[in-house]
Order: sequence, then structure tokens, then C-alpha cells
Amino acid sequence: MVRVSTRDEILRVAAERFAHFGYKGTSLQDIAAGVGCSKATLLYHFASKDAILAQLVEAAARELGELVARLEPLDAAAAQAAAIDGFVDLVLRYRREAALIYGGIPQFLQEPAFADLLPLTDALCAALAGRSDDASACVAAKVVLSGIVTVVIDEDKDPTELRAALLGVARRALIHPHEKD
Amino acid sequence: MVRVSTRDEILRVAAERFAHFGYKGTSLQDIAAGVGCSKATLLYHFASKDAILAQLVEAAARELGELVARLEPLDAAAAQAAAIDGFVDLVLRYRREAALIYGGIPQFLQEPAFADLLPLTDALCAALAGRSDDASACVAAKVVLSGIVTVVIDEDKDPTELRAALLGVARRALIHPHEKD
DNA sequence: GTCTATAATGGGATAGAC
DNA sequence: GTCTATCCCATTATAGAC
Repeated sequence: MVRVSTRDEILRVAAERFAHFGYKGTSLQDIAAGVGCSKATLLYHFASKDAILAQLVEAAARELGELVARLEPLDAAAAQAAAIDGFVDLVLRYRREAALIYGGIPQFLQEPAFADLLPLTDALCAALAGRSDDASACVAAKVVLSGIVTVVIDEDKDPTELRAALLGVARRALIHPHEKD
Repeated sequence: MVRVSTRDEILRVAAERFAHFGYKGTSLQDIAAGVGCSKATLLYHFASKDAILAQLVEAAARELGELVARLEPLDAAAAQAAAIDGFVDLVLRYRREAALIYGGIPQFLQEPAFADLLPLTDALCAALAGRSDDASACVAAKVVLSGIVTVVIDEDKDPTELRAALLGVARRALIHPHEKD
């Protein structure tokens, strides 16, 4: 893990910068400076700036799709519990990439390359809401979803402790025994 | 409210675009097109693009400061309850502006003009966490804070219903009778 | 107050040497 | 694979007419 290829370095630096400053807020200059190479080298390894973003999102998006597929056959309560666990796990493994898929950066979700992500995040949100069409449950699911994604970018706590904290807040926010007052 | 000045129109359109596409993702062209004027007109009313942003943030930031000041003399439990109510109220009145202050757009918080905002969001976060230095409580507060700010941008529900939903999820996530397992 | 025209800068991307 | 040099375009901002 110590010796990595230039290509991997580019992805690492780009993920970090994109998560912190946004896609538009990060220039190829910035990434190249972080990597220690020229802009031209970036564009030797990737066809375009968009291609770097697409590469970053790809693996995370695929796993999100797998998670959503796993939830489908479950009943509402089981799907909700599995969605919380699976989502927290996924976000912790793709901290910076997660922010690009769903992290207060709604603009990218409207671009064609990300069109297939919208149904996935919607499905995850529905599962987190316990498949309820209650407006309050949907809002809570969205708060948890976007909140967790945003928080993990900068949080550098011990992963085990962080996971426990995220699972705790998600469960408290989403699973409530009495329907509501 | 129907007939507004060009200046107010600029602020309205800019807030909308900034919230949706980010500061860097919004050009003066975009704003001018939305307003129905030229770029030069924008820069007649405001000294720069930054000045538009600063104007948008100003009122919301001032009220955030007032909220934090009101929390200070309270004990932990009362401050937490007041922070939840005050924060939800504030965010609902400054939906789009809130995203600029604290909405997955951490880059602006590092700019000089926003330096005084960091202590305020930190203080609010501490109050939401019940002034506990428990890592889990701090994480929960951050999740609720960033989650709510992100969600209200696009949510066009009935404000009363939305407020109830936000208060509900915030209280469940943050106020838990038994410390934790 | 609003416009057109025009700097001046920085962005993404390409060409070609090494 | 990596670089320097360059191109083209979008962007912010200014100048000056109306």
C-alpha cells in the first residue's frame, strides 16, 4: 500500500479534493499539485476530468446497487435494519466517494452519467424510511442519509467507534417503536 | 412581494442557484439569465460575485449568532432543547442560505469572510450534543446538523409539516433517555 | 440602472518532445 | 509516462455608451 501507481495517486488526491472543495471547486491544477505531476499527466491516465469523477464513483455506485438489490426481497422492518447497517458500512468504506454520489452535491445527480444513481438513492431512502410513505419518515431518512454522508468526509475517528456512533444515531432517528404523536 | 427590486431578484436567484449547484458551480451568466438581465447589471448592484454570497450569508449568520448567544446561559439539557427548536426554525427561514453556511460546502468555511462562522457552528453543534464530549453524541449532532441543512434545500412540503418532521427526527436522534448501550 | 464590448485570468484539453 | 508549450473557451470584472 505504500508504493502506489501514479494513477492510484491521482484517484486518491482527486477524491480528497472533490469531497472537500466540490467537483467544480477543484481544478486539474489542484489535483496535479497534490499528486506532484503536471496536468498533462492527469489527462494521460484519464480521458478527462469527468472521467476521473466517473472512475471514483463507479465502485461505490456498484456496491450501492448491490445493497439495494439485497434489500428488495426483505419485508419493511428487515429492509430498514439491513439498509442502516449496509449503508453505514458502505459509507465508511467509500467516505469521500459517497459525498460525490449523495452529499449535498445534487447537481451531479442530474448529469447523464449519474442518472442511474437517482433510483438507487431513492430506493435506499425508501428502505431507510421503513417503506412508509409517511412524509415524516421520508424526511427523517433523507436527513440521516445526507447527514451521515456529509459527516464522514472529515471525521477521522477510530472507524469502529465511528461506526457505532453512526449506527446509533441512524437507529434512533429512524426506528421508533411508537408511530409518532 | 410581487414587485421586487432588481437587487432583491438577484439575491433570490443567486441563493437558489448557489444552493443547488454550489458557489463555484454557478456563474454570473447563470444568475443573470435567471434574473433576466446582463452580467454587468449584477456587478452594478454588487461589487463582486463574492459580495453576493456575503450578502446572502449575512442575515442568516447574524441570527445564528443570536441563537448561540441565547443558548449560552442555559444548562445542558435546556440548551439542547432550545438548540433543536432554534436551529430548525432558523433553517426553515433561511433554507437556501443555510446550505451555504453549513451544507456539505466546507470550503467556504475556510475563507476569511466566513472565519467567524466556524465558532458559531461549533457552538451550535456542542449544544445539540447536550454539551457532552462523548464522541457518539458529537457525531450525532453533526449528522443532524448537516442532514437537516441539506434536506431543506429541495423539500417543498408544507412548512408546518416539515417543521414537525425535522423536530421529530432531531429529537429522536439527539435526546435519548438511556445513555447508550 | 442597464446595456454592449472588452479586457484579463484561469479552466480543460491537445500536440509533440523526451 | 511525463513533461512544456499551446489552444480554446468560460469566467469574473471593467469601461463607457445610452
